[in-house]
Amino acid sequence: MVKGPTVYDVAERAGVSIATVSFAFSQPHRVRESTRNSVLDAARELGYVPSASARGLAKGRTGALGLFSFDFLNLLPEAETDRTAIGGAPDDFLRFPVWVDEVQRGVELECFSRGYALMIGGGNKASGERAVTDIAGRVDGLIIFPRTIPAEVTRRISARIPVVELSDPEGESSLHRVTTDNASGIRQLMEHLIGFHRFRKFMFVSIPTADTEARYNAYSAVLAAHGLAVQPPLESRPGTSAVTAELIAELQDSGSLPDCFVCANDQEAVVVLETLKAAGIPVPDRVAVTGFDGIVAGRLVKPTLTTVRQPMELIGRTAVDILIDTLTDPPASPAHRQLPVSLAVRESCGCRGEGD
Amino acid sequence: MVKGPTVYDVAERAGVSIATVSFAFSQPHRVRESTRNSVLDAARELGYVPSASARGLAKGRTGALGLFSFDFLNLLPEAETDRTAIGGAPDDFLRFPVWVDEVQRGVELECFSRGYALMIGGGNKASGERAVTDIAGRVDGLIIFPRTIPAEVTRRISARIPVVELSDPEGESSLHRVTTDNASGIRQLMEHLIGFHRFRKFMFVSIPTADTEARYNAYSAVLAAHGLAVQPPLESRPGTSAVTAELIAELQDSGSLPDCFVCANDQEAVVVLETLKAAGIPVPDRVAVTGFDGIVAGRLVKPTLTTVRQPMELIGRTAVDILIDTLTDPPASPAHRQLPVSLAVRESCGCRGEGD
DNA sequence: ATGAAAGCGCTAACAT
DNA sequence: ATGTTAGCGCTTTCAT
Repeated sequence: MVKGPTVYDVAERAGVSIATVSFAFSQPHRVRESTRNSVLDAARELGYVPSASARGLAKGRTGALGLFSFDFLNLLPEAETDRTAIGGAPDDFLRFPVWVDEVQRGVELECFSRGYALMIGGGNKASGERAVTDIAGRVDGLIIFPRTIPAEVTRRISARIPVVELSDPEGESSLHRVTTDNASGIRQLMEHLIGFHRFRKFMFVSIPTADTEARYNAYSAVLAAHGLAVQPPLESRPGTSAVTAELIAELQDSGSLPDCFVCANDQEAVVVLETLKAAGIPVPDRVAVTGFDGIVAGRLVKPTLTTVRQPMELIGRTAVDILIDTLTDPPASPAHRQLPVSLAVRESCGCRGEGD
Repeated sequence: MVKGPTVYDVAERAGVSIATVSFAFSQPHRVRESTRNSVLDAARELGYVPSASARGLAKGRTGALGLFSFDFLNLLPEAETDRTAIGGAPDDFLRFPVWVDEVQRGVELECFSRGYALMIGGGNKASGERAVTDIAGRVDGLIIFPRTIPAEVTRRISARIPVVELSDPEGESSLHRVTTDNASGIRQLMEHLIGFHRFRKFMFVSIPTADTEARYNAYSAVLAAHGLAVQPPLESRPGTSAVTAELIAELQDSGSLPDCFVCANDQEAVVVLETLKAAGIPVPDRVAVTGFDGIVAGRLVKPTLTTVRQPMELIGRTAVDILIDTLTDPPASPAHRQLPVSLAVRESCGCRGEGD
């Protein structure tokens, strides 16, 4: 591609200085109308496209925000391998949007409507650090998913531009954060399961990570308050439905299936659902299953998944809002906004689950 | 946020020149290991994050590709208004990813794995031109959806950077293009409907745009080849299910319902499906319905939607591939890659539609 | 209202 | 192997 025209070319053609060209675009009212028109005409005739690099260098701001999205599903070789594991439908549930995608959509929409461009970066364990640094150098503010980047890297970046972490309340962090009220969601869910369905024996399903800690703690607290026993969580591995299958088979053999599996998130729940189906254990008749998040796949499985819905689009929009606020006038301390969640009663708990 | 450290700071701290700092990062082998380490250390200690603007300005390339995505659903006020129109489920089908989202995912994945950052821009009719020009100034190559941007703007941009248009085969264009074999898809579909189901009376459903022209033409050709009558298409309006409902009511009243509605795309088909359900006309028993595209929502409706699946992720990946190829060595003439489609026989045509 | 000129932070010759 | 230096294209005082 031929080198594009610059301010100099436009200025020459319009018979003005480069400063005037710049003004004609950025502060139209400061140049006489006739001058402005000749500049605009020249620009049009030449096919002038301003260089964002030059502009960014000169202004010290790029006008773009960044979202760094670890590609959980597609770039990690492990996940790739196990893609066909769920329900034998290689092409199916794993292709539906998950939490990350729905949050991303919120980020996009808010960026566009606020006049910012969005730079998306992705990486895996290997490319992670350089990839996130790269994108950090391109934007005025950055949004990151929790626990995807070493804290040290995050700290370095946040010394230069504002960073919002999408995280659970637990994490002590000096970054801006948007969180959701996990504890309240679990409480609503458990009250429904205990109070309405009269379930007594529960089992929590989760990989043991910080992500699910708040949920597990709230779950334990509710059980304790009701004088119910808290079993140790069933430690599945993400994406590896084989492990889950084995664990569930053991439970069945020992006659110790619970009344209800409370899964730490919807993806776990879908795996559990499919595993139970494969084992010939009817859901919700023999055992109920619940999730957490509210991803699309939860409406596709049969029975449909009772879950706690997070306002994913809003999470994304809120993160952008924090960034723009911060850019406008830097707050003294890191912003933290907590968003509400809501119970979605569907079929997998034993309800009819019509309306959503 | 405090101004971040620059090459000068790093150079000073490491006791070298800025050129050495630059080399230490870009051509590590060209500097002595001890020197390189002291530079890297200094950078780490200072929390150095290279400025992409400066780098882009100096190199003439940004290392990012762009995707300009008109936000069909969420930024156009018309659509917003009618969001609740489908099946009375305000929150439902329209929130699922559509064609655009799935293509975007392919673009993202390919960019990341090829080491490019992705700049996403969005706009509506009003902000469109300036928004797309803005993003064009930020990237080394741009991908656009068909008919979202005035040809003149596209031309101007493509004089500066390579542009790939995701489009139908019909469009005569000087841009790079990736298309799908619409005609073949329709042919496979029609052969199934005519040959297997023995349908005779068809009605094509589509808004009359260039998008659907190739599909309609192929549809007509197949009917003609079978000696079947071609009715004028039922001209629904996108998102306005009320119009569709009215048209279908008329058909029913006059006793002229077809054997099968062949919809130009899945979104239309979902509307038709819901409309027929509301009118108490059983699908597929009284009348069959088919779509085109293969979006997620097609698997959610009841009956599930028989359709022609486009390789959406691959479309996105291919566009990126073209751009990177072009950047590497500019081709003499615009690239054009046509991708195959495949028939997805599900329930709405009268099949059992188990496997996908 | 417009022009002149000094950077913004980095890369890439070209010198040494 | 490392340093010097001239831009890259634009914004922004400061003059005029």
